[in-house]
Amino acid sequence: MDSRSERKHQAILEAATTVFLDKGYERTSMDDIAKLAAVSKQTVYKHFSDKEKLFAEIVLATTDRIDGTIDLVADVPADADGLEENLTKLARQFLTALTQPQVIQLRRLIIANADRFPQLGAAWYEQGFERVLATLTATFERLTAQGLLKTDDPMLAAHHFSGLLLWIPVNRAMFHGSPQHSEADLDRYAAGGIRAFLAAYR
Amino acid sequence: MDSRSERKHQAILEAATTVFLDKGYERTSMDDIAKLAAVSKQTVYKHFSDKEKLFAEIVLATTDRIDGTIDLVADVPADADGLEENLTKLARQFLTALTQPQVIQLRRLIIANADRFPQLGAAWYEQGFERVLATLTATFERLTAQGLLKTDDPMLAAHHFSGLLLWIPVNRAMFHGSPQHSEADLDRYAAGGIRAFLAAYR
DNA sequence: CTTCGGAACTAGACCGTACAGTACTCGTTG
DNA sequence: CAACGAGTACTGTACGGTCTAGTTCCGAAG
Repeated sequence: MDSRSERKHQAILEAATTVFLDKGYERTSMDDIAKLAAVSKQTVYKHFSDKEKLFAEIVLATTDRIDGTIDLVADVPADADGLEENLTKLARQFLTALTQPQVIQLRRLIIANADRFPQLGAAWYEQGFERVLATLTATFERLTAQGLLKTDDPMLAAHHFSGLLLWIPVNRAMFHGSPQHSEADLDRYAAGGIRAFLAAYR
Repeated sequence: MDSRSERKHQAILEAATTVFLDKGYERTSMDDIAKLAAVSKQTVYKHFSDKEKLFAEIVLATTDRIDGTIDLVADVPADADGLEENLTKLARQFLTALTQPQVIQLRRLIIANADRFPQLGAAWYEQGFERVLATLTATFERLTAQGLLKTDDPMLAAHHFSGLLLWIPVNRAMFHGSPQHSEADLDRYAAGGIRAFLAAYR
């Protein structure tokens, strides 16, 4: 189905995503969205009953986009010699993915509205965050079974992996308006994080 | 000085802090603040030229409250036998301090407005976040000099310490409206984090 | 202690603007 | 032609900030 109605619907979703990410929930007006979608306000209301519904829709839609990160985290080769290298590469890609301005803005948007829309924050945490952690946990279980890692508690190891890598750069990004990290920074975070991780879990 | 004017000023600051933390910047009206402070709107504007100034003031005022956490992190006894115990205790207190609902709400408030008030986010990051990290770095340098730890890069170790402990619980709290952590959860996070930390840095 | 004057405060009306959501008319597209 | 959509005017409300008219506090002078 690619009817006119479908196309409008899509245009509205995209426009809404852009504007909400850019200006946040409160400062985004339905007129802004209609204008950017090149659609009349009436049409917006034909497709989405009100502003809250539209917001919920676009936030939940973004949980799909996490699949790339999931794949990333699932595909670590079991290669004894290259383990550190492979994990560092994973770490590097993980960092790149999670410090994308769009991703940071999305995090900000959801966190900012976590008290107003608690079910949204919770849903995003479960379907985004925890899915990645679960996949990472499975990966560590596998690597442990293959004797490459020693993780008594693979879920805890997955938490630690993420924390070692992400705490500093993600927080920096969250508290600053514009991006803060050079490629070299990310390289250093990845290498340092993996060194500590392997010291603890190999 | 405890003049009437001073008292009103203080009442306004307190009321503003409460309401901003509760409802966020946009959804807080100056009438709300005036009402809670039991003060007329005119008086609010006599003390603070506009809403933005008032907001900036209350956010910057909170950076002072971090001193407790700084002290916490500075005072780790140099005791070879009890090192793990001492660090776990520190970790536990660190976790408790940073998962306080008020602290989480403040984080949310600042992050939510980091794009609208970039200088506020940056200031809070530097004067809050980085000051704690610097103190922790100094502590690890000291413990390394005393042969209790082995941190080539004490600043990186401080980053890792925080990340191991805080990534999961703080994120959980940020994405959910109300508190999520039992005492037992915090105990587990502290013990697990310190075990990994010592494996990497002892 | 009383009185007086000015500064600070109160209560609420008021202005301008922004915005969610609706209504209506006219054009366009399938 | 029939449904959909554009454009736009409109309604009701909320809010930042100002204004006015009267009230309370407080220190100093008599």
